[in-house]
Amino acid sequence: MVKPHVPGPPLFLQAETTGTSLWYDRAVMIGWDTGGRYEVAFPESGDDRLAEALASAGALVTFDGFRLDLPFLKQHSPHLPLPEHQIDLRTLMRRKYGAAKTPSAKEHRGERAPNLWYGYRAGDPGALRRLIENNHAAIQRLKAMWRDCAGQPAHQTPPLSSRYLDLWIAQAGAPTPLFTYDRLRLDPNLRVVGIDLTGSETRPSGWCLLEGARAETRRIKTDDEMLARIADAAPAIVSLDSPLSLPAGRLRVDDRDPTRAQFGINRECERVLRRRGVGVYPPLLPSMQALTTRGIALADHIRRMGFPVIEGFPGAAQDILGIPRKKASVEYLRDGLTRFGVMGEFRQGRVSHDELDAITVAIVGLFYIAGRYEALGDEQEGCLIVPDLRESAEIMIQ
DNA sequence: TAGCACCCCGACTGCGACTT
DNA sequence: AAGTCGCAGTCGGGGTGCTA
Repeated sequence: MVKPHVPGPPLFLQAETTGTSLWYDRAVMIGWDTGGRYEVAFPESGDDRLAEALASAGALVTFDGFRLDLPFLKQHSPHLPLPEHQIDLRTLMRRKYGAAKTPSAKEHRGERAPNLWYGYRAGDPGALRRLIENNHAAIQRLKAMWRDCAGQPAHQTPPLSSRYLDLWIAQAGAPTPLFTYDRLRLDPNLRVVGIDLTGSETRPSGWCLLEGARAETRRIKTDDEMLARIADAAPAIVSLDSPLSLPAGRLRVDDRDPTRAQFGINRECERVLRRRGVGVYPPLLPSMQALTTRGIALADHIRRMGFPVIEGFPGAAQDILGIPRKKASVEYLRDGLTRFGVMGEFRQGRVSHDELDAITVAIVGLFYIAGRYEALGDEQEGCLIVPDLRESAEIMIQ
């Protein structure tokens, strides 16, 4: 076994991020250890201790860092002086023990950092404490692997002291939302309908009528009831969470479509989101076909009634707005929407995740009306609308 | 180049809690 | 007794990016 050449003291590092998309997610906390001294920094609160530590490090040691930590650092903190020698222990572990005995990224990282970060943002300082403790523990594992794989010594790190924990938690500062409703400067009487559609009328869909910032939500099973409520509300736009078009070239939704092999089950908008690191489910998978069929028919009906319809995708919108997806926790999603500035009963009472996604997709309608959106895909297929947080001035510069 | 790990979400299932 | 509801867990196909 060849020992890695290390010209100076190794710096063990792990970044905690809000997700895996380089485009929309960001590193929220970075922990590192050099010479047995563990440190924490929060990139968003501006801090150059990490830069100093990196400048004097002989090598940068991570686990899975080639895939996760380093791209994030390079993308969002390009000024950081990364050491020339970078070692990903996941690769060394796999070489020594094989893939089966190497921890997966999940096993190594443990409790999901995005959940803890969103928990902290929702007002739970204990979640930030756990995030730091997990990061500290992960870095201890890093050092154990380093001793094992590289045959190099690593200084012992003392246990976390609560004094430092409290200090770091104070440094993280009060969390602020990435964007809020009032920045859209919309007519307070503007009405927008958002629907989180299911594949059949036997299962309730999420419904949201936004009037200004006030959301009224419910669950609705039938198309007829939705159409009646849309006619009643006369919204400026209806925003649907459902695929509203087929991949270019496809003739039908089902798998017997002779063009399936040639044109596939994804559209351009899904490919764009995936390239940006936002996971998307293919709209013509068997389990999605009923939804797509229903969405296309419903959108057609609403447009014939005279109301414009857009396709929104709550998951992508939540990623962009820095609001946790429902997968993280319904409570955190509710909190994220509250912090965005949505009012209404959903803040207090019981609310289902489909209603929260309906609120989110209605918010996509707000960004559309405000002209602050990106239309992903191509005109021929029909576009997926996602919020764009950039100011128009910034867009002009780019 | 084959083989993985990982990501997405609705549908479905089984289960317990609750209502009618 | 029957129905409804939420919750947690499982499943499934393709795309992507990385490693052996």
